[in-house]
Amino acid sequence: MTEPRTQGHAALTGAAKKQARNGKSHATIYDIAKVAGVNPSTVSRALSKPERVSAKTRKLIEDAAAQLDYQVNPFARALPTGRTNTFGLIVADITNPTFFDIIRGAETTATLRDYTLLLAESAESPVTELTAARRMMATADGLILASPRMDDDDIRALAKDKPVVVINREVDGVPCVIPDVGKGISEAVRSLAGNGHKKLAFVAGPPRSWMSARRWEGVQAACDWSKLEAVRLESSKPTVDGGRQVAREVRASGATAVLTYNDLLAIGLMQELQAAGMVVPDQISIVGFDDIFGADFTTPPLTTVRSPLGECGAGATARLLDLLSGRGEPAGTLRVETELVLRGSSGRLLPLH
Amino acid sequence: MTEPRTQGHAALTGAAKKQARNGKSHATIYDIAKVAGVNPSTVSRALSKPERVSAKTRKLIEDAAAQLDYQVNPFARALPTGRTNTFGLIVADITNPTFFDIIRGAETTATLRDYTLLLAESAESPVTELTAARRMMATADGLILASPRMDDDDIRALAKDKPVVVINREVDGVPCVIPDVGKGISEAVRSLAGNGHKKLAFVAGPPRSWMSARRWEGVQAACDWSKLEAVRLESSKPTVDGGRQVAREVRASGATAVLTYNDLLAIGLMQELQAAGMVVPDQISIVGFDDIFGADFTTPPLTTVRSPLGECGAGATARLLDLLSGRGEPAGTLRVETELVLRGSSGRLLPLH
DNA sequence: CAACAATTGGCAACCGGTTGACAGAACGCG
DNA sequence: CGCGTTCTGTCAACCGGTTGCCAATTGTTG
Repeated sequence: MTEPRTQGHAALTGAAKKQARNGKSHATIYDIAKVAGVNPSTVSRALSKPERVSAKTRKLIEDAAAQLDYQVNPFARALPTGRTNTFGLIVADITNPTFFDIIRGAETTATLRDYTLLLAESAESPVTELTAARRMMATADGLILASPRMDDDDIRALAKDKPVVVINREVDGVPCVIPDVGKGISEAVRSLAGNGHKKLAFVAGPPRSWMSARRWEGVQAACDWSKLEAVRLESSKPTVDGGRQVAREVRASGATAVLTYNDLLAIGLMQELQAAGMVVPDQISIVGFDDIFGADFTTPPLTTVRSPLGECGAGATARLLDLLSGRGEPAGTLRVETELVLRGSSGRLLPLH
Repeated sequence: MTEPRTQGHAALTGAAKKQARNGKSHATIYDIAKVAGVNPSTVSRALSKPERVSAKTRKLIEDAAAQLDYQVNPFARALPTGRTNTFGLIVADITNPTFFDIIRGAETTATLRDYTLLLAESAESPVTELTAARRMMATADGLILASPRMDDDDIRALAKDKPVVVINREVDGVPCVIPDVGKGISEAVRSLAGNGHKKLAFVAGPPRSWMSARRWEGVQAACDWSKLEAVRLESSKPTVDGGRQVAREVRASGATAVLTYNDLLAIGLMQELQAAGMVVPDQISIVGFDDIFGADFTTPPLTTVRSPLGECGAGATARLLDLLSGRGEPAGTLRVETELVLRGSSGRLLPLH
């Protein structure tokens, strides 16, 4: 006969497919039913709602299932029920280390609760994002959007379909998880004020970023309180390069302390200032934001306001999973605390000699 | 009579569910068929194999589909075909930045080719890994294992079921993608030799790591060629902390140049040596491995052998997707080149004064 | 214009579980 | 012992596409 070694080919003929299936495909509830001598639907019940079946038959079925190395076919289950034990996570930019921790937190929580994680990125494009979201909606039980770029209305539309949780942004009527920047920023500003700084520059992130606006608000409020002068500088992009580029303006501003929208900006800024011969923190203090991986690789290691991104990811996932199992409120914002991580890049100004 | 409202939240009653479905669930091919005035199977054909249907009816159907905002139900499609346009990626440790690039590469390629990425981690445990792999096998069309910890035999068993591609390890009979360390290492060693170094220490990774063994082999070969003495040092774990801990042994070894199993070790080592007052690279040259994110945040920035991890992820994904579509060979190893990235942490030895 | 080939479209049987409705068995109680 | 009640288990109809097979339609050609 022809050897059914067709493996590599996408399209198998009907017979070959059957063959392959019989060879590989795992047992079905029908096989179990046959072995256990009961009706397939009884098998289904025994496996999905054990209390609905007598202990005796349950045992019988479980044994048969174990013997046949049975595994449910997720599609067959999903078709009538619509549930997949799967959820999607869409991040704005997979290149940005900020999201690593979020992904990590989400994955961990997901596995813990026996869910599988679908990952996609939007490449900062609202359109791509919406497309990815739509696609995932078809497969997943719910969705987590990390720093979404699409409109509030689009998000709400998605949320009407299936549970959605948003990270790093607040959308009315949709459950959100956001770092509460207040505490961390005020700690940072207080620390700087305590070290004698009088003027602080805030290097902002993307103009349309919800988060950047919140951080600037936090800085203003904290500086008000601590009687510091605050100025706002724009960055071209929230990356190491962007940080380098803003160095000139920072020096021109006359500020002796800088707080940046994120750590990448802080790192680039520090590199550039040091290259120009400035000593950090003796001549200028630099404070980043997020405490990303690598923030402590610099010399001096970067002082930064830690956003518990991992917790955000984990929290959002927990939130979503609760929603999926009927627990938890449909909306409302979960705030996680930020805190100052004091390292070497901030401190007292040294008089020039 | 008795109202079966016992479940309440999570489970909807039949009627309510139907209701919800009618409200939200998207159109089916039957709806399209009705609108277009054709048979559902014609709709199915028009959408999945357009050439099988006349241009006229295709247009008719496409319009109807567009009008109804139709989206295929992936489960319904997957049930008979077994195809899901989805593949799994399992990484050994989601905490390790090495994998970020792999994930990134995989995600990008996947999206490009209209596949969805399932992500899981094994937490370095062979058992967890196998469990995750099994679970994903049920849903995904194929699997990518990045630095797998399980046995070769387990991997081959999985590969018999569905296409599997392995990254960072070579498994007989399974397609693999691995960085070819030869070029990068010999460049590094040649550079060090050129700078007058005579003795090189290699800080190894986990004892059972396939990759670590390959790298040590590469170092030995390159040192042989360049007439350098090579010594091998153990690390407790391949992390920044591990790097710190191995600093004592490095100094004791008398080597003036160090090449580490990965960048994290190099960074930790450098931090510790600098803390002890040594100047890098004047007194000792340090070369890392992988060129992870943040490797250039250090002062001096880290010289390192770049493993094109992103390419590995992308390459493995491309490989897998080819396999899935019938192209590509069932086995064989794809090697991607490594190269030296010369930064500030390596260079000429400065005579002590 | 008829005959024949090449397309196109329709029917129906699956894929593998889930679940409401119902029949039969087991059991309690007077 | 009979009757009603509660459990268990079975039946059958879905969920929404896919696809082999055949019939009808269309187009081509002698």
